[in-house]
Amino acid sequence: MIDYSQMLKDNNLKVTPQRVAIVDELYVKGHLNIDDLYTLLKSKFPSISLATIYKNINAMVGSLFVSEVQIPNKKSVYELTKELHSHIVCKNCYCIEDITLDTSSLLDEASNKSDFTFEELSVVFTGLCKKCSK
Amino acid sequence: MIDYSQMLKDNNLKVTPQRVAIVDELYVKGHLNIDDLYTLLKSKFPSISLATIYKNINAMVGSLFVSEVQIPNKKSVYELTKELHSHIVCKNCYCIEDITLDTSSLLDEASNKSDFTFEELSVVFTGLCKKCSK
DNA sequence: AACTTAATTAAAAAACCTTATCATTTGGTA
DNA sequence: TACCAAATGATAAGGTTTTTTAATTAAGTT
Repeated sequence: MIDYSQMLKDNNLKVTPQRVAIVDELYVKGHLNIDDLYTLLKSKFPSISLATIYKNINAMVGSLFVSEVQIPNKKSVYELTKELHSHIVCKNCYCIEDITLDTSSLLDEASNKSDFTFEELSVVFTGLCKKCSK
Repeated sequence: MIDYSQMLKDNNLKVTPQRVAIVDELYVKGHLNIDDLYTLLKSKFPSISLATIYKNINAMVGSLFVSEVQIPNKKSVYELTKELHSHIVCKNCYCIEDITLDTSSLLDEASNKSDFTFEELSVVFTGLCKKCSK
């Protein structure tokens, strides 16, 4: 069980119920965009403002314990920062799964075929999740 | 030399100078966003409207002979549709290079580690091009 | 060359997303 | 408990990006 309060304190963010709820949703649901978070938090805090979501997500991304994940054709989703990994997106239900892959040979091949100096690699698979492929 | 007129006709798009110019620029420059195209075409057609760019790019993407390439943190760029390939984006000058990689082992690994049925794979490298890394 | 339909242009409007403002409330600390 | 700084909420404002509209022009066909 993660101590959300401590995570916030460590990053000089005051512990508010709204922030705890954001982190909690990210932990439970994995990948959420701004609107997802707004909808989810509204059930707990009917008067929450969209600006609160934006401000807090920006603060959390700034503090590096939340990461933005860019998905083709979709709004960015956010996740609690963890080790480097790739993502798989379901074409049908838009759920997102993490996957850790060995990309070293891909990097090698790219290095050999190109003059670029590489810094980052984004790998996003698109397909159908187990549920949606039935 | 590609016959742009035929390419347009094949897709039931009337051959207009503006459309030929769009395809020509995409062929010559490789990757262009809406604003790039607007700026380039303005020198040939000073009175061209931005709406013309939008409508034509949408029509061409719809006809599948132009593809949208999504770049993290940037506006989409467009390219003439060609065989599957990956992209390398320069962090500094934002130029984009195509690179064809063998992604079969990555796909195999992903298939083994996940329940998803895979359809597409987007691989985007970020780094510095030869010029910018000097 | 005339006809018909589609494309272009210019302008406005719509859609969208994100940030700013500010009064109010709350969290952390003394 | 009282204080201060920060966070929240409601709303406005901002800025893009994209689409719509309608009149004009042009492409392709007969």
